[in-house]
Amino acid sequence: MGRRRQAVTIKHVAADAGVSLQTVSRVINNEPNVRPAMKERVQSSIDKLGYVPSIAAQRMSGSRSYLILAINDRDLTIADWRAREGRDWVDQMLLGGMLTCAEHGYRMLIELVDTHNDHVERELGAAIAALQPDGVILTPPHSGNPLITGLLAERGIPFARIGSTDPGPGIPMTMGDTHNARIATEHLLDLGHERIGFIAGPSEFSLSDWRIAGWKEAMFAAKLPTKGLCERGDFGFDSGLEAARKLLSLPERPTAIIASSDQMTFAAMQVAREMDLRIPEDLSVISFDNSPIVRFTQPPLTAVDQPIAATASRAVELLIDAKKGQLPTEPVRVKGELVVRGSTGPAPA
Amino acid sequence: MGRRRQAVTIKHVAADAGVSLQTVSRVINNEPNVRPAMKERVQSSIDKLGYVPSIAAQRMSGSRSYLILAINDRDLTIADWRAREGRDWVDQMLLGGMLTCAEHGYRMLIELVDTHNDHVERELGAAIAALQPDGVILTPPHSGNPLITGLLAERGIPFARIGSTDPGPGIPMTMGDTHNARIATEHLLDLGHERIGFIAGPSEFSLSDWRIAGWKEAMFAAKLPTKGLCERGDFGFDSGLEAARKLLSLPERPTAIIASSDQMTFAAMQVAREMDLRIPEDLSVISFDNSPIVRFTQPPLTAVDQPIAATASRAVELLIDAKKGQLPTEPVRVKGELVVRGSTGPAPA
DNA sequence: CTGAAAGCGCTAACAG
DNA sequence: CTGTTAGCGCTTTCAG
Repeated sequence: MGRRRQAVTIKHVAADAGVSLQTVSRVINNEPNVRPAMKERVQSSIDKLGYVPSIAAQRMSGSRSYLILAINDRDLTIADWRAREGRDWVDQMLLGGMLTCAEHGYRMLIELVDTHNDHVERELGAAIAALQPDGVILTPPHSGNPLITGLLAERGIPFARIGSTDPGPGIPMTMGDTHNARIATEHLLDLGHERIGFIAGPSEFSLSDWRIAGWKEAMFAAKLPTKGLCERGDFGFDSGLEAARKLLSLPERPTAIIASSDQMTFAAMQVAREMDLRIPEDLSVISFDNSPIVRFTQPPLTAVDQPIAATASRAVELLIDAKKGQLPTEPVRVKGELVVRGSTGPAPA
Repeated sequence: MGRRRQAVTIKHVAADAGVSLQTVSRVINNEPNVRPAMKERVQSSIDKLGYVPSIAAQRMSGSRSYLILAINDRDLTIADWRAREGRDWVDQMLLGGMLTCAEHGYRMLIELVDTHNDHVERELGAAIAALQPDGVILTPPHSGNPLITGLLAERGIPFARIGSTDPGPGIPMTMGDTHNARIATEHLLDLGHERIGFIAGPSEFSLSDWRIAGWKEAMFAAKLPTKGLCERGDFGFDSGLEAARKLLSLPERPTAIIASSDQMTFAAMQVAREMDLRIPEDLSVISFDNSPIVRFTQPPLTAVDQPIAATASRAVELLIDAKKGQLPTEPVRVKGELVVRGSTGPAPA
């Protein structure tokens, strides 16, 4: 089988159609200045021969690579994969990103990068040099890493920053955290709850505060107090236990709690059990993720669905458009929605 | 920002080190016939300039593309992603495949292909022409599709067939289904069970019968009967209900059931509940997957862990080695193991 | 509107 | 052991 070469190249098509390479190239890239008849003739040769351009060659001659890189945190991602606890962040990114890439003839490649490493720049730089992607999607915590955004900006590679609205290069995107927290709160309000506790994430994450803002907005609009009803955790189970204990020990106990992660929600449920509070009769809880496992708890959790797939899809579209020179500078918001299940109910009388 | 070009190329390195391009190329590819001193000099230029070869250019000049394609069934994969029921097959493939690729300077790219489509060949052919991968990993049901294996063989692209041991081109690989079924059965045997039912998958899947064989082997070795104790399902929940009802209505009711999928195991548990059988006191069950959700049932399921990550990792290694001309023709077996949780217990007295 | 020439970054083949 | 030469398949100039 020897050295593998392209089975059918642009030359074959050109010969078959009796035109120059250039004309074929123009047809492939859907460029103007080709007479319809000519275009059709070339296209039929392409179809007949089953020609598909080599992206390596396209990239070589200074054109696009048709590759979008989705960068995730190495340690977090591998930990999730190994833990097998059903977190499907990567799958959702693939679902949204890959399918949208495919629609445009692009491919999506996942790349794991270690943020906490001194070599971030080297690692990312190497990936970029090797792959020459046409666009990069950054997820937290990379989205806010100036080493990364700086490198990308410097090399002129369009990129999206999911979960970051800071000014600077790259397309800022959010999954509508403020909005999501608001609708979660409003759902509880509609059920008659008046004391609604909030377990937030750590302040290092911008989205933690965005969510608090959404909760406060809704409470404020309903003229309800929020003071003392917000505790912070670190997204993990133990921090959730502590926060929930504080909230549920308040003299005027909340009748509902919104927690900023599945783990913290599970923790709140455990504290409720310890205190003999039934869910949802005595306490309603809402989780701020919607990973697969929330359906398998007792009761299944009402949860904010983070629109990961939709966001990835949108990011890909924006990145592909970016070659035409237009990047939005206003943050792009893809809103999530509330999935109501059994963990929320009417406020106790 | 203009047309993006490689920041630092082999030319820069060659100039910096004062050698020819070829010598740099030899160093990059770790080829022989370079004096250590020379090699070191070149390497230090590479490090100094932060040079990373462009895989597009490498591929262009007839060398490797450093790309491995993992082909999954489009419909099944998208359905899993959308369902968000925690199936993490793709993640496990990435965990095993991507990390192993990374170790060797390769990347893994997921490609979804529709088996049931007339255009399989066109679809796959296009992906291959565009990407020129150095190797392809096929998963069921593609592994046994002669259109696909034929195309790959014809183009001389090394590939692994996971879940297929048929003769023919490509590296046949299994996840040790026979072995896995045997150890699951033996676990029950050790717990004193003598009537062990088996809910198999459809016969269209080779692995269904491999698993039956493992169960029978263990039963036979223990001189226990299997007649009438095996029912078939289609891996889905409803088929599991039917199979479980038959088994649990037997005059001599089995005290344990092994089912070939999570869904069929859930079905068996539901039938048990309907019949007021406690798990594991009255009935032990073992699932034949180990997807994340099996830990969240009541009780958590004892399950066979399919070594997806390990298999993908092995496949990548074999594929990378394949360029050296050596492909195993004997099926490569990567065995799974049993994860014991709460759904299995001593046989009832 | 179409074609010809030049070159992208790298490696294979062949010389020295 | 090292260097030179010729492309790989495609797109970008720049001429017609």
